[in-house]
Amino acid sequence: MTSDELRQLFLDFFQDRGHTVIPSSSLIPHGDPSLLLTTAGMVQIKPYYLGLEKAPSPRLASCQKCFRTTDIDSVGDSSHLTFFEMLGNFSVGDYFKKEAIAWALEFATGYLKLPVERLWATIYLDDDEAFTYWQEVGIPVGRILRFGEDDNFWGPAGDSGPCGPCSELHYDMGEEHGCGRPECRPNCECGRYSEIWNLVFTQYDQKPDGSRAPLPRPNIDTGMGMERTAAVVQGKSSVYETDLFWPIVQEVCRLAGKSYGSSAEVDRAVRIIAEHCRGVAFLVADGVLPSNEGRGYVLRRILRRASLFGRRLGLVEPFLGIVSKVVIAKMGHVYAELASNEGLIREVMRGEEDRFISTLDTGLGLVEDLIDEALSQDRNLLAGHEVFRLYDTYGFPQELTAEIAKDRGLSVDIEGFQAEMEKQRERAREGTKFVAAVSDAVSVGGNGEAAQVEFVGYETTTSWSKVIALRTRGQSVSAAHQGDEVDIILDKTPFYGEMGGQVGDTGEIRGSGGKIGVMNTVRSLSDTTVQQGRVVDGIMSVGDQVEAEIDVARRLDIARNHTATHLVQAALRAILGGHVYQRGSLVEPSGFRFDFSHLAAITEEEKAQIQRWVNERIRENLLLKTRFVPYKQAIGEGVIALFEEKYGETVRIVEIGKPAVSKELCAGTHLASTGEIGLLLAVSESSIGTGLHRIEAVTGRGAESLIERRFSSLQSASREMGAVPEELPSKVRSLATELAAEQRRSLFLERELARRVAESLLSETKRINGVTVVAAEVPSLTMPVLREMGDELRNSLGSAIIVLASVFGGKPRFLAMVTPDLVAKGFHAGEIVRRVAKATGGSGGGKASMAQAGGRDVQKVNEALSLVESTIISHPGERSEV
RNA sequence: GGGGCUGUAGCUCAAUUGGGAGAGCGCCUCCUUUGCACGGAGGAGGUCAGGGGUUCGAAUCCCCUCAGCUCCA
Repeated sequence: MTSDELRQLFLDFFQDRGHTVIPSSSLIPHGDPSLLLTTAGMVQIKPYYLGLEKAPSPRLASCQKCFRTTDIDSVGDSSHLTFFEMLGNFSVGDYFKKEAIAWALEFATGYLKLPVERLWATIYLDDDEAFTYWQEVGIPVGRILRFGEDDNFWGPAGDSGPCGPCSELHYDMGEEHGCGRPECRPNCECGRYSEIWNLVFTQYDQKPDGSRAPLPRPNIDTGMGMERTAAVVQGKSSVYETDLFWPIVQEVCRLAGKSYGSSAEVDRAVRIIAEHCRGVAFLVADGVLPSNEGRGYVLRRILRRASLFGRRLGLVEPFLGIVSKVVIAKMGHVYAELASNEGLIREVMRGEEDRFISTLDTGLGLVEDLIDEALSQDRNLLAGHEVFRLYDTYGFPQELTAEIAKDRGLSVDIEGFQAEMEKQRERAREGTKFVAAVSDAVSVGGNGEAAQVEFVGYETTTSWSKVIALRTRGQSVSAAHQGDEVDIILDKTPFYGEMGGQVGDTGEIRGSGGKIGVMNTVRSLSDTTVQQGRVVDGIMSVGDQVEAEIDVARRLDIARNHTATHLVQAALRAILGGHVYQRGSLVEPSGFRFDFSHLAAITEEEKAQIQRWVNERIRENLLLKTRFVPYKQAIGEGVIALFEEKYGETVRIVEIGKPAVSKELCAGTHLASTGEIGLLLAVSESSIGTGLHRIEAVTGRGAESLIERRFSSLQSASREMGAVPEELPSKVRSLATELAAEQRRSLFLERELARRVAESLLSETKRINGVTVVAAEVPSLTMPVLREMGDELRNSLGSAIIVLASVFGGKPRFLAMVTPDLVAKGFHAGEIVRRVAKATGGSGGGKASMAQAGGRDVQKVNEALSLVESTIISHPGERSEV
């Protein structure tokens, strides 16, 4: 049975038993900022369990893409993976243990044809119910084992919430695969038993104090690991030999010129590469790009790990892109996002591998330095902190450091390294605790009960509504008084809550007793629209009838920018290509920001083309049309779906023009026609990361005011320059050239002056104790010129002590120079100049041959210079001569 | 989110306790003549990432911001 057949068989099996099959959601969890990645099949079912959303059906089944980094270090053995597919059936308050267990066994034996005598079940300590059901369907008592919380109890996430016992189905691969110990049983680490299916019985609600109350309507959440099951069904001892991985493994072997099975070390490397390459392809396909934080960092880490093991196999050139072709060929028909992002996937791999190779190169040099240092100190051990520093700061892998060190007869303090890593983890954990607490505090209206709010803002800008909840300072209140900061929830509202990049509306809510100025509108976690503002007048109470009115002019500015955002996306796709996807946006009244994926830099010409394209569509005054259709139909029409939508949900499509130049899923508020935008001006284009670009633009009033500002500064600049605007560039250019020439000229003149002054100073030298001394105040000169002057005097005099003073910018400055022969006699320019400068309230210093200083009191310059003589007379230089 | 490192000429990088911004490659001009990085002479090119502070004086010390690299979460 192929993996494709297995996947389909599973979904069909549960569809036949009343389940609605839902497609896999993205690896980037939608609407759950606490999750880095989709780690389990139930992630997209969670809102149904929690009652936050209504499930399309109480029985669901899916094959879900999952990604976990918890087992990353185990990858390379026969079964641990970072990316995997999870087959699951779910009951949202519908059937429970009996059916879940019966179907699990029916599917395993009747459809997968697994011999029942190879199957084992594990249950939670006191779950006699599960015990009975397993027994009923034919698992002998001796093969039903009881385990504790660690193995057979799930959740809750955090210290409270839904949780319950679980029960696992294990497959016995046969004695020859195991450790051979007589006590070998499921959950033994040896690999003989493969856990293929986990059935979670969510039946309790855990309170923060640790007590558990039964849930009124328990849920079923099961997960069957696709890869492991395929291995069992196909009679393979590792997932890498199944049809899911074998072609990838083969390709890696071909590129490396190795054969699978030739050595344990080669096999492990090949497996790691195959696994990670597959994972990377899926992550990129779902829009993850390499970065140094968050999920982008997860991606980078496994990509580099794959690259590192490639190096071990002797692959020096980037190769992951080539391997990814096989991944896409194998999985692209099931996961269309792989095929449609093939180019991006390969570009990302290539770029990241190149970068990794260069960090390895710099790291290599650092390792060599480290080893040289250790050897010179007669050490034969590299300290943990040294190795850690290489890894932490320069990203150079510890394994490689150890390898290179070994070649030169050194070992590495692994324990010390691990200790440093642990310290680093500790620091990071310390840092995150605090944040979780804060984000809890700002969540609004998340008290469990999700208020139903009707949004009327598409059709109207005012509405008669009823106040259904009020909160001040995070507390629910029945009334709010003048001056209170308040969150207010209405039964229906024209206010658009911040979503999809579009900022929230502002406006007023007026009742008979009082008035609230709305400063912002947000959506709570449960998707309730919450107006945030302040009671500006009187009292507002729950139950009040009110008139809610948004700031219409502001809303229109926002709409202009939002509609323009859609046009920009269409323009980008038309001009740069279909691979361009929105990665984020911010739509405000004053303008908008649009982030998108594109690998090359945007040229000025392309930017101009985009702007022209959009403005043409604006002048065509295309009509906008919105309609609500089922998600599936929208996707069928080729609508751009930016965010993951729930299957079965009705979605809103915004179309521009007929035939449509743009078709997007979007909940935002838009214009009636593009002409209302007036004009779009792209303000900036920049790169904000690997393969990510940002366009910022203004429209309508924003564009108008930008033009006004630009015009007026152009005008005033022209007036200033005595030129018409068209001549301004050439005028500025010639002025700049002229200025540069003038600067050169004045520098030349300054030098010339300095040269003449220097000449005249040559006749003003004094002999003091046999030393030629120049001490003089010279005209105002910049420090570099003053130095040049000193140089000249020094060259002409051959042997001398020179002290120059110059008042520059209202302050005295001093320069002292001592020729090398006199330095040898112990004279020190720094000491001399410091003593001199001190007389004017300043200080200074420098080298023995040249020093400079600054002072404060201009009146005392002559007095200060007169100190030169006494300084030289009393100088220890005299003594050293004796 | 928490750390570490880096930011100097087009590129790769120097610059001793804070005291004169440099090298190599590349570029331009001239000379030489042209066999594997030809040679020689001269020249242009810098807001020392940005902003504040300390100081007589900051590429250098302190603080903040930005960008890049890197580790942890």
